[in-house]
Amino acid sequence: MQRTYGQYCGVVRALEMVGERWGLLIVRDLLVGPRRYTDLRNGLPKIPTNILAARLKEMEESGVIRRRILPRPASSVVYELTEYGLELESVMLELGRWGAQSLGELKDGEIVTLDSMIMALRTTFQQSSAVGLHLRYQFHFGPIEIHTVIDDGSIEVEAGPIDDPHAVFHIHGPVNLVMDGSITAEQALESGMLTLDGSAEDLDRFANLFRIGPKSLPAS
Amino acid sequence: MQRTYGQYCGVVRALEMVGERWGLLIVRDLLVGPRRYTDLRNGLPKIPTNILAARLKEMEESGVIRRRILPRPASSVVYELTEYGLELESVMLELGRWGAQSLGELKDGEIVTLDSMIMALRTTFQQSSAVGLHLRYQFHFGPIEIHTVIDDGSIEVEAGPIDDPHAVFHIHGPVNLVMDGSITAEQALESGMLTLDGSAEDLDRFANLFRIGPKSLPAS
DNA sequence: CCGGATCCTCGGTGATACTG
DNA sequence: CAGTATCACCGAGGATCCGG
Repeated sequence: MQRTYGQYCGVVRALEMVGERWGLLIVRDLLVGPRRYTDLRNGLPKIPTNILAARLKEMEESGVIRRRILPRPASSVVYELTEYGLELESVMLELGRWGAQSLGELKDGEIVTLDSMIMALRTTFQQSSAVGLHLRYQFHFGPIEIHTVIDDGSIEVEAGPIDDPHAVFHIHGPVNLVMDGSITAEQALESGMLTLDGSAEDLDRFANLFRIGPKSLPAS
Repeated sequence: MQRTYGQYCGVVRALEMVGERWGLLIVRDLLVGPRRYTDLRNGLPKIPTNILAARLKEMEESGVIRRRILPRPASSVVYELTEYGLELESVMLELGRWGAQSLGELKDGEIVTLDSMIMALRTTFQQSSAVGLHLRYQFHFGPIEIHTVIDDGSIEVEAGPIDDPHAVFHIHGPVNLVMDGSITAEQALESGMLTLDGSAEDLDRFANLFRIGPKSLPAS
């Protein structure tokens, strides 16, 4: 590795390992699960392929991720986080929560990907609101299908449908406005940005289970 | 801002605000306290001055930091974190702890700065080992002088000396080897990388109060 | 001395094409 | 599918300069 910061410091080492451009976004997607090269490309549509290859190589060398060849007959290549790389999860969740407060409006050309959506739900999950709850929810957002299993303070969020969900949410707009308190869940429902196959109780639960902030907002 | 990642995602927003090269290191130093332009330059010797100016401007626009002119007669310019920027502290502490596990040997040309040292002590502080303790420690590392006030689970680390410390540590080598468990505090003392003006009890306390890991290590 | 702005070079990034 | 190769370009690196 070249391009160093020239300091003997934990933060510097971390940035040298995962702080290069696109690095943490690759980690974000791998936190959802092992991914093939092409999966990563699809989840990060704007990443140049040579950059993706370079980052994967660098992060493999520094022990953050691992390149693994699946047993036959699949024989395909997957990338996954090492145990060390997995320890970045709490950092990513906090960073995502911090940044989510500045999401604002959907800017031109911006997309929402499956993996980022999964991480967003994990990020904003409020453990304290989930004690004693045992729920299976399903979400639809365009072509994206996600389900979550809430089990007394713990949560699992993954791609795909789930059997016999307690409620199904269809997202048509910036539902993060509900999570950061800009609008109420009822307003989201009225405005049509959210439709629901479930009870009013589920709507309230959703608004309490997934939250951004309340934090101080940037000046701009 | 241009150069975007093209995704509507909290992590992406965070990286767009503080993820550019040198960004988080500026935040690291500002977490220690307000700093003048020249202070930041001295704390980040390898940063090009135009990059520092550019990052400061970008982070000011996104509401992470604030440019303030001190009241007369000082009238000097200082940069400081906004309330929003301050919320990055927990992210930085975790990131530093994660990266510190890969510190390894001091590489050629690498330096240790005052601010990074202060953040390192904050990063590695083990709250649980400090309950019931009320201590004032002082550290010397070359020209760097730091003191810390431990007060029943909480810690303050700052530059400069302190009156009537319970112990004074003189660091001459990679004392992080003690914190990550590679060697014992006694071995550090014997090898001369650490000298102590205090009791053996203080040595043990030091080893317990400031810890890296134990975590899984990178493959390399 | 402080707080930058300016200029120039170089290498990493971005975009695209190509290959085993 | 999993990358490598090529090339234009712009941001990082490094030095100098400048106004207060």
